[in-house]
Amino acid sequence: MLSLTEENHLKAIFHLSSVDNKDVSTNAIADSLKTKAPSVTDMLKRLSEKKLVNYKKYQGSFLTPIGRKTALNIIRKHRLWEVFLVEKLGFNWSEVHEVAEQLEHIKSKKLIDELDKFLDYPTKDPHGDPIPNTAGFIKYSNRALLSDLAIGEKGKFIGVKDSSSEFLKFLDKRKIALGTNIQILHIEDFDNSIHIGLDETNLTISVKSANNIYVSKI
Amino acid sequence: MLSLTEENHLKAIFHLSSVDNKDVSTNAIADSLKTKAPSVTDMLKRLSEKKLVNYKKYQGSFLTPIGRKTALNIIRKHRLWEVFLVEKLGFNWSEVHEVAEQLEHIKSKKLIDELDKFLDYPTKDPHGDPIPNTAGFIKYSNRALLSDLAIGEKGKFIGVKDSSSEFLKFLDKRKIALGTNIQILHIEDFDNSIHIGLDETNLTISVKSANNIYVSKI
DNA sequence: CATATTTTTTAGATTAGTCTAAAAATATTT
DNA sequence: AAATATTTTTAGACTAATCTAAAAAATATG
Repeated sequence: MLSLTEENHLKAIFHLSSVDNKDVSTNAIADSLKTKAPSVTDMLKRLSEKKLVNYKKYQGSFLTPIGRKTALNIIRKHRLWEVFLVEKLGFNWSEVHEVAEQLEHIKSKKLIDELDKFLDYPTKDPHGDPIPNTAGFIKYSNRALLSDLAIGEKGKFIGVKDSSSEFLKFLDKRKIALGTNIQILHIEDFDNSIHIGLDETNLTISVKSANNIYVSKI
Repeated sequence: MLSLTEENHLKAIFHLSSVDNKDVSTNAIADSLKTKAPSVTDMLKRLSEKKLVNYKKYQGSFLTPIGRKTALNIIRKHRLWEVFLVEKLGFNWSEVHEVAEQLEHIKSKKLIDELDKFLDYPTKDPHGDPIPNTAGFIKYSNRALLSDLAIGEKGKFIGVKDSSSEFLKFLDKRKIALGTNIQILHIEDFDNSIHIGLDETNLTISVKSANNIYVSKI
């Protein structure tokens, strides 16, 4: 039985290593969990002891297969709860993260199986992220960053990279929701800001924003 | 912000004092939380410091008005989650307690308000216990123990006193569910066991069982 | 490549929660 | 009401999780 802190460390390592598939540094984990490096070192030793993490002093760490499966199970719970909050309780997609961070640690296999069924086996969370299955298998769909499309290309908005509530509210304000079609109309020479065409309107967004928007090319 | 342990102590004091409305002894709390008396003493000092409990050395303790309201809020969450588990996820009433014990500690006012709405503002949990409102007001309905009915009297089964899963499964097996009408047919001289008439069948139960069944007289 | 900088670990302290054993207070019994 | 039993608290130790400060290792730089 893992503690809340142990679970959070596994999740952090998973997310950090999924970016570039390399060993995760102690400081990166500390930053991501808003804790300090010595606390992380202690935890890495514990998790290594439990065979959930491969840890070599000064060399960074990565998840063992069991650690990875455990992390994916927590992520599965997190994302299913997010679907519940949006679909059933009427939360906005920018409000669900904090609550799901708590709910993901509830321990009951039956609860999560039944929740999955109740939600009709969703495959994506409200931010477009894939929901791992019980076996810890996760299927990433083909996707590109909006910033990688060429002028004239079209994509369907299918997810966000940075799901901070600030960015989600930014999208809400501009009526950019999952499923919206986006076309690159023009890229400004001066600051690389991007003119995009939506289903009904046109507008301009920054490179940074375009870098956080996943689309499937059409 | 209260810790899980603090919340559990408040709940225990509430439940123990609601039996006879007297000060709760340190050992009673320890037993109910399956911990030891010294741990409870420590916690009583902490909760007293926080003005949630009135504690006098060697004299037992009781909740302050704020402590009571806090306890009732936790109980509200517990019972709403139980309704969710039974009504929406298809749990049996004998399976919900352990999971609700975890869910009751999730901190989000919006979550519980929306859950309440989603469940259509239930007033009773799956065991017939009343659900406190947001203000911490709890309404007990008129009820009698089945064991207090006289021969010939009838009651509608509206709740259980002991909601241990063993007792709930015992009732399931005998098809005694909330709403079932029960009539006292006969009381055995020998061991006081009670013949009862249900909607469709008759059967015999012990005094101990009858002592755990709440009815509203018809 | 020796030195400086950064990263990571160790050492040691702190808090919350827990326990056992012993002391103190209260309650019971003869 | 004195002796006995029970209950409760205190004392002191332990674990998990956290931190700061200092030491050690790895990396970058001139």
